[in-house]
Amino acid sequence: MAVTLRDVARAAGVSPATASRALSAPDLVAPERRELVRRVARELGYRPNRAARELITGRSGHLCLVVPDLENPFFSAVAKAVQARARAAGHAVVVADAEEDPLLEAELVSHLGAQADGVLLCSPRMSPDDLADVAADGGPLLLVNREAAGLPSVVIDNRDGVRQAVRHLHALGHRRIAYAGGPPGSWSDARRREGLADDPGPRLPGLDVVDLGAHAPVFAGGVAAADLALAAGATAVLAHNDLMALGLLDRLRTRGVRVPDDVSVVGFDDAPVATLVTPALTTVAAPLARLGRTAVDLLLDPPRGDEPARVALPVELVVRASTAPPPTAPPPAAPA
Amino acid sequence: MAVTLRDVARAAGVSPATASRALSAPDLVAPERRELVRRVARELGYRPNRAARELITGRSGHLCLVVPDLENPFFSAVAKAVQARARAAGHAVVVADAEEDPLLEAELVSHLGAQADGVLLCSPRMSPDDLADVAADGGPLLLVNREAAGLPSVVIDNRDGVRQAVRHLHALGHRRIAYAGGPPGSWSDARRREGLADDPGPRLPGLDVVDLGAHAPVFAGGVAAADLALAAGATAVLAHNDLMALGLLDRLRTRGVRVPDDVSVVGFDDAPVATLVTPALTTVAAPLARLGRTAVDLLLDPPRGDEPARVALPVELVVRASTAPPPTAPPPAAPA
DNA sequence: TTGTAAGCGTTATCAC
DNA sequence: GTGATAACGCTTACAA
Repeated sequence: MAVTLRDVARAAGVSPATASRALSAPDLVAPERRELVRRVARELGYRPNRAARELITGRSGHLCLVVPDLENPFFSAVAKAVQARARAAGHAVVVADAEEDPLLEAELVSHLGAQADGVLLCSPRMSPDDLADVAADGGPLLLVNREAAGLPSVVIDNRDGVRQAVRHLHALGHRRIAYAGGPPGSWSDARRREGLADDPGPRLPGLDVVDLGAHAPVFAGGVAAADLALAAGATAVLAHNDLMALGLLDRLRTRGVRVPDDVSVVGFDDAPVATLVTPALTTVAAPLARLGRTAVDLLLDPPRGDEPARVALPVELVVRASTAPPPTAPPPAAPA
Repeated sequence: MAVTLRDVARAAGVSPATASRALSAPDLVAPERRELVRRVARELGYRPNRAARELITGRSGHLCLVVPDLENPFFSAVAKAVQARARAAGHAVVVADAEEDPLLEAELVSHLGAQADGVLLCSPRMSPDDLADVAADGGPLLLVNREAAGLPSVVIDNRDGVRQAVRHLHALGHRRIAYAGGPPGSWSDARRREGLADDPGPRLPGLDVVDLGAHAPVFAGGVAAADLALAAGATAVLAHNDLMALGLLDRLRTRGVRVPDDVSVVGFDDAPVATLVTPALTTVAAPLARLGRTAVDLLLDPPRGDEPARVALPVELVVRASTAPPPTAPPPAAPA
């Protein structure tokens, strides 16, 4: 049997109450006794029983993180940061993978979240109503890279990211730019489309933005978008995320189109894969680690106030090898 | 306040004991009462308090997974599978990232593991002694892709994987093959080196294996190894993992060496990145999802017997575009 | 088959 | 500053 607080108290010759205080509220106990208890606890290898503590305090020491896909580098980066920050704050992290299924997300939040000190929810696609529902019946909940009325959130500045990318491409001389969108219903994709519409005016003369529609936010989605981009005669393509950008890169190469000589490609997120390919991806770098850390901080001590906190983190375009000025001639027709 | 079992019992007009049984041991209660209790529980939105249950049963419903780096696609794949299988078995998963630090790993295991129903430990580098220590003071523990005396484990057949890769390269005609090793002290790297030594005999005539030494198991490690491989005059390089193989690919290209025309490259793991690059990586596919699932199964119900279970999962070489017959001429000297 | 009652290990309350 | 004691919500002997 594990060593309990009573054992420690007995061995130290104090009451369980004092032993408890010596460990959890050191100020309330006389210095010498406090040290005695702590030493005895250490010698006996005492480990507080979390369940017992939770039962009385109502706090579990657990945070719950729900993501659509743990294997997506965007979310593993967030998960890593969340985990690190939570540990620093004395919390363990229960991670749940919702398998890109909004229904499962909702279930996970209500099940797992019920007995956690808070929930971090990465839910790009759950409907606002469902979001409100799951938020209603539980404890603290914070949205990551998603906003919704009445709920606290930490997001990246999706809109500005697209703006930066477009400005960059325009400055290089591109005039016909395609956007390869993410999955339908994606909140961040909607924000990015807003950024697309932001700057068509006199500041970026002659700009022509082509919408390639919605795609799965993975490699295959980018592959599909590549053909559409070529058909549309774009000299540059902005992808919803880096995974899609890699798909674009691959398909363009297959079709004999050189990147960046013939067509430029820009990703989004700066996931770790962005520098693993050739040409290295020009991409909108999202501060994923900071996103995770901020989310934990805000969840654990929410700022007082009527309105739930809404934080937007700045993003920054990182120019690498996948963008260059467009060819003077239109991109070569595909060989087949 | 949350609705408790007493509330349900009261509302259903039964004793708390009956209510408890109706939900946790349905067979012990009369059908009509059982259904009544369950209906009432549902209507009231009853959620059992995990802490209270854990306090008395000693089971938390939590598994703990410790990995060196959540961002490494090898481990995110394992984590995803573990999480899915654990959920199917009614368990939540506490994930801990040890930041590639064996000391932190040990601490995480003893802290987090103390109050979990079991621990899954991915610890390529912890010393056998430390492993024995952390295993000693806790509950069930199972090693993932690592073996140690007296501890249950699930591994992939590292040795055979290397054998398959070498045989493939030899069959293509390569005679001088370099191995870019993983970090010093890595258990799986040691197994792979054994595979390297396995087949130098008459079955693979003329084979010459060059050891490029130990490297960080990441992109940068592969970059470093590439130069060594060229200096050694190898026509093929086998990397400790896919991340390193990507580094090799990148550096070889930079130095004007074509893959696979001049030099062939083989990865290990078949992490999701392997197909994201050009040329697509020939690699030893490790069944990562199966690794995770098997680990959970074995942890939750260990086979009875004196010896702890040791399972080795088969691997399979996946030939893609990064390997080809060697050039008849030696690889071109690097341009600078 | 059902109810009563005793805990599980900890913290909170309240005297002292 | 310290010690009894109750209480957290649940499961499980044991009794009926």
